[in-house]
Amino acid sequence: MDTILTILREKGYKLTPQRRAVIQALAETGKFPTALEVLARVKQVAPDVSLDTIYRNLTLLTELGLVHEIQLPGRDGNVFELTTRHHHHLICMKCGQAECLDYCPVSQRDIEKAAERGFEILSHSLEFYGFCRSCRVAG
Amino acid sequence: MDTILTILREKGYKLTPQRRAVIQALAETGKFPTALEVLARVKQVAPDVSLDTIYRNLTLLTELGLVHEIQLPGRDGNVFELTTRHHHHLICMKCGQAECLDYCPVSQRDIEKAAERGFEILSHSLEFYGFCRSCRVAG
DNA sequence: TTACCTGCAAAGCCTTTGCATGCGC
DNA sequence: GCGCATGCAAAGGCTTTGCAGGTAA
Repeated sequence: MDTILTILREKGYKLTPQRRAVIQALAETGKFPTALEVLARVKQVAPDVSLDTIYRNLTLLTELGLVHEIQLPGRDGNVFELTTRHHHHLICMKCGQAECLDYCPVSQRDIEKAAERGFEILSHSLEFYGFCRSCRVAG
Repeated sequence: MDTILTILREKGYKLTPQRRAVIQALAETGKFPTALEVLARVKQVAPDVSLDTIYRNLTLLTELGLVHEIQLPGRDGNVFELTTRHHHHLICMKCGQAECLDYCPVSQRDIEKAAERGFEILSHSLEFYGFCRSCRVAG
């Protein structure tokens, strides 16, 4: 969080209360919120923020590479998460929630092999789909 | 293509010219078209089709598991491809085009390991991002 | 003070839906 | 003839943009 604030400051962006609140909301929430869910959380601190501001800040943070935006099936709109270290997700097809997989099964060799035909690979995404423990129990 | 038509027929769906044209468009195009691009291609055969019909058919085919819908960065709207055998993609971050990777680097062991915490894994997606050969040359 | 940021409102854009007509089967 | 499918039009829903006032630095 402090790192993010420093980066923003260095790039000449202002640290408004709304912007801080967006970052804090992303940092504190355990799940992957939509823009609307970020808004709800930010409103607890700053009731007057608008959804536009949420979007503008999420877009800015995404462009700076500080936030990841992903599309999850079964949820309205894309979800956002702070960029931490490289990891992947287990995505529940019933409730739409995502869990983090804290390691990466894709090896450097896999990447080199995939790049054989002249493609320059810079990153990758890997998501597993299925049913989370709760939804399995619930049937 | 014939397989798809058979499946549709067996499920009681009608094989209208528009529906055939959508499937044919997906089968013939080398890339991953958006709904609008499918429309453009279908219009060459049936100029009067509407975008609604394209969406309705793409949605139907997706629900039946015959078509895959994916979100690619840098393109307007999601793109579609016929479901063939399991594979992954190399996605160019500049031109938005995708190439197929005809094998899967994710092993059964990787999947079992990812499922250790009680998640039931049914499928996964893996996409590599970077720059395609053409865009690398173009700078 | 200056450049960035925010709120409000409206527009954009992709996608979905309602309804009457049309057409496979 | 029945029931799904299509076209048209309009609405939905998420996201973006224009603009004037506000604020961090």
